[in-house]
Amino acid sequence: MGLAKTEIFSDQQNEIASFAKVFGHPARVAILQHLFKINSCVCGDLVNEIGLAQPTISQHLKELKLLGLIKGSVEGTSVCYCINTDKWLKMKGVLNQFLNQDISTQGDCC
Amino acid sequence: MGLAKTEIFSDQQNEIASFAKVFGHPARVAILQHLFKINSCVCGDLVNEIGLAQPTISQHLKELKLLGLIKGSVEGTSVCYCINTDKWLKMKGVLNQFLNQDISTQGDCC
DNA sequence: TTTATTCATCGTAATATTGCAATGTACAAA
DNA sequence: TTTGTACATTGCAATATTACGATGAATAAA
Repeated sequence: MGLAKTEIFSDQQNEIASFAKVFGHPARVAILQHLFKINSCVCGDLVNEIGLAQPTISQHLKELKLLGLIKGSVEGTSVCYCINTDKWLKMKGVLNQFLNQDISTQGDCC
Repeated sequence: MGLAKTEIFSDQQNEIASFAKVFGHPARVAILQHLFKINSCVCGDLVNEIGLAQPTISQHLKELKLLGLIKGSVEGTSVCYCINTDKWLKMKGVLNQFLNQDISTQGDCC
């Protein structure tokens, strides 16, 4: 199949999975880290920065954009990308809630 | 290809991606949430709980185990699973560092 | 207008993922 | 020993993902 049965899970579970999946690839992690590092738009040098072919980078950017984590704007011949702060914070909230589930009540039992 | 070029990324980037990938599927999110919810080992009822076929659940459990997020122990005919607290905390640290990158310095620029 | 640059899209190949039926394995109960 | 239960593994089909060459579209420079 290769097709996740999303309909049997809650919206929350699917949302967590979607956010996690998007940086479940090192190239997208690297892209996001670079955007934070330079702390502004990145216009053009992502292909050199990451080290994958241009169509590959373009595809990863598309996925990040589709989820809303980054925004792009055309700037002459190049395109500038930056973090979408609102969405990033939303994601942070969703994932932190998942990561911070209470594990203090007891120790491992097996 | 379908094969990520992990060798061109840092260990840290690959680690973030690995952790994220493992709960980039709603079934694994549901499994982990259930383990937290009952706050002890789960022995057997995961198939009923999640709603996927037994081999499918078994496969997802295997991936969670491979990364070390859960531990399993044989208990008679059934097998009990629980969260591996140490690994979970480690993952939390790694992912929080990624999620908490500084976004305060400036607003969106495109 | 021609040329160069930048990026997106298309097409394709290789591999991974998801899901399940069938089957195997290990243990417990009868 | 036989039967049943619980789970893992195997094998397979369908789909998704990753990567890149080739090409297209848009703009800037010459």
